[in-house]
Formats: sequence, structure tokens, C-alpha cells
Amino acid sequence: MDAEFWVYFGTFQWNVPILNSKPESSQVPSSRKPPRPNQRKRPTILDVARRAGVSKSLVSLVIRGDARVSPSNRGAVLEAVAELGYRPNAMARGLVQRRTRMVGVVVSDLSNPFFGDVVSGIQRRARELEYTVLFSTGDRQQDLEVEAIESLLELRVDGLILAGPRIEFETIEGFGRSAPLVVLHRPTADDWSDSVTNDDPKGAQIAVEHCASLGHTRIAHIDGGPGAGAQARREGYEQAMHRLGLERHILVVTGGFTEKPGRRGAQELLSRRPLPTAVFAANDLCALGALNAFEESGLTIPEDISLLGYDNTSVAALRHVSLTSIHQPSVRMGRMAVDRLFERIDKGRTEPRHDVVSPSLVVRDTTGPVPGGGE
Amino acid sequence: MDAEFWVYFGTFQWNVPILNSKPESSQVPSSRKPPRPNQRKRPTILDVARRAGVSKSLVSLVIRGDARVSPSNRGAVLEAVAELGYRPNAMARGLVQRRTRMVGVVVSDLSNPFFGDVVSGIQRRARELEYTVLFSTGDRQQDLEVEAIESLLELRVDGLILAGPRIEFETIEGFGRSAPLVVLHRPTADDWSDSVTNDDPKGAQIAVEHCASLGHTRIAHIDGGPGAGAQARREGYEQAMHRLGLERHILVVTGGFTEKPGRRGAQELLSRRPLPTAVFAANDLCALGALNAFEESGLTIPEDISLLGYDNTSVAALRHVSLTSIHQPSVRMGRMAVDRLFERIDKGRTEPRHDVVSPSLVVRDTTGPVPGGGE
DNA sequence: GTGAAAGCGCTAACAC
DNA sequence: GTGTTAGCGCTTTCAC
Repeated sequence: MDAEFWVYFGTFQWNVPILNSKPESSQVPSSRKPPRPNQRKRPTILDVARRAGVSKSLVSLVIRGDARVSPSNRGAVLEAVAELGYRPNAMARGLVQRRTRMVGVVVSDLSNPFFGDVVSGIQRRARELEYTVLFSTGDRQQDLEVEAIESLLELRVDGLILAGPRIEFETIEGFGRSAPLVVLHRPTADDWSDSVTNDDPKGAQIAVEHCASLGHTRIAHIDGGPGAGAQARREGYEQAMHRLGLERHILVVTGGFTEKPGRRGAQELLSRRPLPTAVFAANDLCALGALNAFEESGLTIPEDISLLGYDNTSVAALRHVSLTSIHQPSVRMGRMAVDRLFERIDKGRTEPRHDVVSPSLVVRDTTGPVPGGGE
Repeated sequence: MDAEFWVYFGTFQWNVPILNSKPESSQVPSSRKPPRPNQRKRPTILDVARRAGVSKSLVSLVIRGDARVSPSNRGAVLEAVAELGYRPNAMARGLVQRRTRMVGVVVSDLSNPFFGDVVSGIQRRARELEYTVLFSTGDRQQDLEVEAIESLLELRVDGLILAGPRIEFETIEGFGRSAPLVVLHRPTADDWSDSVTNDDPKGAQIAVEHCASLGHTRIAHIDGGPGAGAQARREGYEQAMHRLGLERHILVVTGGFTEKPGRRGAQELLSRRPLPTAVFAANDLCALGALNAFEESGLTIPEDISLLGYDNTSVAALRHVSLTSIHQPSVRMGRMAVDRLFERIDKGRTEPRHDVVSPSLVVRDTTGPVPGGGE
């Protein structure tokens, strides 16, 4: 952009703009720290080679930790690297290696605490396998999610993990043809991707059975509306009720995966008679919304109504909330996703694999015995 | 790795492993969808050029949306792109342009809901400026945070945002010399980076004044321990108390930025006599821990004790919690961070800029008039 | 052990 | 309008 010239001086390369020669008095007396923009030309492997008096290939060997380099040369190279502040260019390396050792992770909603553990599991496992993780998000919007995936693919990540994607199945399948792909929290069934999901119907069943074991029969469900997994949880609820011979008590109202619809669902339940004595909500936030509605109407939890959530997020664990919930092993699921990718990338697996992990019950303070001992 | 041979056929290039010739019966009768690993050689700009019968430069022009390409050629190129499923290689492009239009964002703790809004603001503003955002995290660990930053720098992102970094100031300054850098939530003072922070002392002052306006005088503080910003909030509290002539009521106990230390801090407060009538906690989670402790000891909030948090996170907003809190304009701060970067990258600004934004009060249901009307 | 040379996939002059 | 050419910064044969 601006005219510049370059000066080599000692161990540093300085970028001295010709324009813009202001007093520069604001800092130290211009000793070893001349003011300059931080966009100076970055040293390349060639700069290091020249400085160390060797060839670029030799520098490359040292950087990659190759054993067959003489100690003296290794020392010289390392010194030059330090002096110049050399940092290898991952793009150049990736270009020639056709391999980046990067996995891209697209999280549908980074601000949802639900993904915290998943992300943590992914991060840790990737590190063990010496992969770098790049996160991106569609910020809850389908089109942005696609953009995020495209960017990662253009960067040539070695593999892709989609955590709770909001996009269409066909789109997902298309990406699966472009790179090793693992989908989390949404079961895929195609030949092009792996998936790691939790057994939603099973989780719903566990929830219902927990209520039943406490003597409840009028167990209602506030569903997740159009949310992914909502249908499976609803069906699981209905099947479990049938299996327990409680089909005449089946009661499903519309909710959603956030607080507000949960609240509305609960209000709807409050208008029914007889009132249910236990409510299984589609997820924790939904349950929280219901909790408010119930408490505001003067009911006590769990004395009057038992309440369960799903996902066992950090909010459920807050002592002030202490919500009984169905736990998904999120950290493990994150780790598994990375393992699946690794198998495809480094072990050459090509057959799709679809894992379903089991949810479990975490009993806290919002569930208790049925009031009065029965219906 | 494995022996392979390549077959050109129609519009697709197939990668047919010689080994592993299993029944392949699981899918369609091997018509247009032969089973194959998704690691097939990806088409390059040259493949597109050949297919469209033009030169690579022409393809390049079309892809970058240059106007001076004849409609017929443009059509041919676009067709070839679609047929081959061509996706430009961002590494190759970045290498020659020395520009990636990517900004790297390192979040110290992705599972902390506090960062949700910041991330959202960053994402949205970056999109407006046509930058791609790459997130990474150190997962709460200093060394991993450095690794994450290094990786992003090796990828040659055009700029870097560190959200609530846990690493040393000198390290941060070092990175600032490598690339345009904006630090969020931690004030830097060097010449190498910009910073965007919230005015912690001011926030603390607002909290204290709110309590005072409700008649409270015995206002205590549970601090954030060693957490970043904790000291500024503590000092702000003390100054505000002085300014209101309440210095003899200054009471600070050790806490932290999570639930458990908040709980312990509250228990410590409960052992003091006279009890404070209002408590300002270092952040929302800390306040939540205190809330539990208070409620368990039989106190009612806000009738017996008023309670304030800081950060106005999503948990504070939960109706069931409804915690009065000091709000930081997180979304705006995220946007500002991107703007600062943009100024350095695209507008050539080199003087450091340190922005401090004002916090504000969000009154909810955990603060109320002092019991009995005074001390 | 070390160096020379080719080339990864793309853009950016510069011709025509 | 379109093609040719020369790199971007690195790894990778292949000589020596």
C-alpha cells in the first residue's frame, strides 16, 4: 500500500514507512524498540537458511525434528530461528503436504452451554492425536453454517465435525463426499459420514421410568417442538408410557428447546385437569421455563409436581436449580467424534459408522414421590 | 498409503482402492454411486480450466467475480466448476496473496456462557467486513492457549483477538509484534496491541450505589480471587464505599469466578456479625454460589439480604434465578474488537488504541430495600 | 549429512 | 478478453 523500504539491522528487520514521521516521543528513547507497524515482512525459511549459513532443506529438516542433522548445524539453525522470530507458514506446508493436521468443528450455537463439554472432549482428544482444532459457527443460522463449513473445507482441514448441525441432510451428505465427516447429535444414515448420537428414546424411557418408580402415573411431556432430537424424545416418552401401561395418561404439549416455550408448555399443562404429577421436559432450558411457570402458579417442586430435564447442562447442575436431568456423555461423545475422524483420515476406514451412546439419569432435587401416594 | 489407481470417468474422478473388495451390496446397485473413500483427489483450478477449455487465469478471474470475462466463457467455467465440485484452495490463495481474510479468535474458555455474546458480536461484525472467523481455545490452560495462538499465527490469520486471555502480559505483547492483535476483557497498555475492556471500577461503583440507594449501608463484597478483573472490581467497591462515607462498613471476603468459591465466600460472610444486608459478588456464578449458601442458611433473598452479580450472563437472566447484575455490552465489545483489527489491517492504523466501555445496571429480583429501613 | 531443483494450487503482472 | 509466466513458502525426491 504505502511506500516503504526495508532495513536489515542486527537481528531484526524493520519496516520503516516513509510517510508518517511523527514525533515518536510517546515511548522509550527509540533504543531497541522503534515504533513500527506490526505488519513487517515475516521471515521465511530462506531467511533462516541464509542467516544460519545452510540450505533451506537443512532448515526444514531441523524444524521437523529430523535426527540426521549435525549438532552444530542444528544449533545454528535454531539460533537463527530464535533471532528472526521465525514461525513456519502452515499454508505453504499444507499446500505441499496435502495434509494440514487440522480438524474443523462447526458448532451450530457456540453460546449454548450444551456444547461446552462436547467442545472440551473434541479439543482434548485432538490434542492427544496431535491435531489442531479450528472452531467455527453458523450462529444458529443455516446459511451461515454452510458458509462456515465451506470456509473450513477451502482451508483443507483433514476432517470435519458438525456438532448439532441445523442444515439439511442432503447438504450434510454432500459435504461428506468432500472430506471425512462426523456428525454429532444428529443421526446420519448415509454412506458418507459417521455419526455419534445419544439414544434419545432410551433417555426418554429412563425419565418416564424414574417417575413411575416414584409412584407417578400422570406423567406429562413438554416436547422440543421442531428441534433436532425432539421427535425421538417425544416418541420415546410415548412408547415408555405404553410399556408401563400408562397410555391413558399420555399427555404431550408443545414446547421448544429454550426457556420461553417451556414456560408456555407448562402453562398449557396447568390448564389441564387433573394436573399431571410429573413433567418430563424436552431439555434443561425447557424444564427451567416450566419450573418458573409452576412456581409462579404457587406449586412447589417437587412436592406438588416432579420435573425432569434433558442434557444435564451446567445450568441443571447449579445448586440453586438442581434439576433432575438425563445426562448425555458429552465429553466422551466429543472424543469419539475425533476418533472416528482419525480412523478415516489415518487408518483408511471407509465404511460408515454410526454410534449411539446411552444416556443416564442424574437425580437431583426436582423429582420426588408422587403427592398423596397415587392418582 | 495403500496402493490405489485412478480412473477418470465422465464428470467424476474415482479413487478405487485395490485392496478391500468387499461385497459392496449394502447400497444401490453400483450405478452412479460406487463405494469409495472420500479422500479422492480434489480438482484444481487446472482441472476446471481444461474441462472448460480455457486457461487457469481465466478460471481464476471467473471465480473472483471479475467483470471482464465473456459470458460464454464464464458460463463454461461455472459449469465445469459445478461438474467437478471444485472448491478453491484457500491455502494456495493465501500463500500468493499474503492475505487470508481470516481473523483468529482465541477464547480462554469456550464453555463459559459469558463468552457467548462476545463471540456472537465478533462473528457478525466479521461477516459484515467479509472476514472469516476461526475460533480456538486453550480450554482454560495457559500452555494450550499459547499453542492455540501459535497455530492461528502459523495459519497466517490477518489478525488475532484474544478473549479473556489467561497468559502473561509479556507473552501477549510478543504476539502483538507478530500480527495485529486485540485483547478483550483485559486491559493491555503496550504499543503492540489494542484492547477493549469494560470499566470494572465503574461497574463496582454502580453496584454499590444501587445498594446504597436502597438504603443499604452494610454492603459486603465477595471478590474474584485471582481472576482477571477481580482486583479492579474489588478496588472499585472499596472506592465507592469510601465515596459514600461507608468506609467503616467495607467488608471483603475471598471468593472466585465460579459457584463454589462464591459459596464459600458467602459462608464466611454468614459468620460475621452484624450480617451485611447487601452483597456484591465478583461475577454471576459467584453470586449464584452465594445465593445457595444464603438460602440454605434460611435467609430470604432479597428480603434479608440483597445480592448482585457481574457480567449479566444468561444464567442471571433465567427467570428462575433473576439475578440483579452489572451488564457489560458484550456483543458490542465483540464488534469493537473486530473493528479495531480492521483498522489495523485494512486502514493501516499503527498507534495502539485502548477502549473502555461503560457497564450498566440490570435490576432484577435479588435486590430490594434494606430490611427494617437501616442499620 | 547436506544441497539443488521441482512443484503443491493459486494470483498477479504482463503480453497479446 | 484471454493466455503466459513467475513466484508465494514450504517439503520432497534425488544427487553428492
